[in-house]
Amino acid sequence: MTEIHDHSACISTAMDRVERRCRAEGLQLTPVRRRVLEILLEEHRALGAYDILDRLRAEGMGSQPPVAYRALEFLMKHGFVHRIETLNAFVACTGGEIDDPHMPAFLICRTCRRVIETPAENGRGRLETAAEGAGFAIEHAVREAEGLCATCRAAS
Amino acid sequence: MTEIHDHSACISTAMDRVERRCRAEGLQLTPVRRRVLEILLEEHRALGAYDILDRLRAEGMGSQPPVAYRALEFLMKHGFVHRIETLNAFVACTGGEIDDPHMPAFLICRTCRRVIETPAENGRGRLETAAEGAGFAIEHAVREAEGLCATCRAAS
DNA sequence: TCCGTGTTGTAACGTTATTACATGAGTTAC
DNA sequence: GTAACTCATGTAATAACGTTACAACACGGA
Repeated sequence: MTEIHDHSACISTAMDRVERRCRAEGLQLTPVRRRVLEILLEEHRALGAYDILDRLRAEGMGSQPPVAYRALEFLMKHGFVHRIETLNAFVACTGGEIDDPHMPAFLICRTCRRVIETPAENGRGRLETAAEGAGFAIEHAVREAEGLCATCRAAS
Repeated sequence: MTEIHDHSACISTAMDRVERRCRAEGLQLTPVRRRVLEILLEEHRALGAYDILDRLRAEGMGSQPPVAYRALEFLMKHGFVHRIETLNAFVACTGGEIDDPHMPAFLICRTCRRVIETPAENGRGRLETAAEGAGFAIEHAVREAEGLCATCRAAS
């Protein structure tokens, strides 16, 4: 995997940010939770819960689905990880706003399976516009697009 | 279920439109496919593939998952039915644009489970804006919001 | 020390979706 | 007419994704 950026630095920066926030809020970043986050940061793409579970198993950290799902639930609850609905998979948050709840949009490449998290915008999108018209109160929004990323487009 | 609109008329209008389009394009609206579409129109909400399969089974129209999934695949391919990713479920298309490929947004009520399909807009949404900036070519977009519909909000 | 809360371990199960292969119905080509 | 082809269906088995339920353990107060 040729990386444009310094991947290990990218990981440690993200981990630092998460650790700081956990200390600040008294959240327990236990070994399993920390390891799941690291795995997702290392891969830098969407992984299924069972992919993660396989890695945990290989490292002797729990072998049953709830172990992975519980860690993911914790990480998602606090915005460190996002769920990609169209893939039934999970990615580490790469938005700058790990310290803020946000409703990001994702661009998912169908060939390299990388996921680009786009920065949150506060303006009204289509969903908000439609919701207003219908008197609908949005609690959670999913915005995901599948297609070809710039790199894969160039390669084809 | 108290309906505000004339439900049977709504169903037959939708069926007519689908039939016309199938004739026009030489698509085979077979008994199973037709029945699956009718079931979704009758319910007027998102149904899981196995819910649909149960109904088919009860009517003697096939009992194995592929029967339902194949019919849904056909109906989705031609825009008669949409998949709701956040529910792993399916709804009949209620947009006026059954004759046009469209990328609708959905408002999903978490209490009554109704799904509001919003009319397609052709403007740039967040996803398009983000994609442009990243050189990403969108092939399919998913926009779904969960929350409370106007009726359920009023009731609480 | 006892209780309450939160985390983990484990087995079993439930739900959603796909693969693989066989059969049948209709169409076209020769 | 029949062989070859395409498209739709029937069926069994399996894969992939996710949850429930309960036991055990650790830690911080009252």
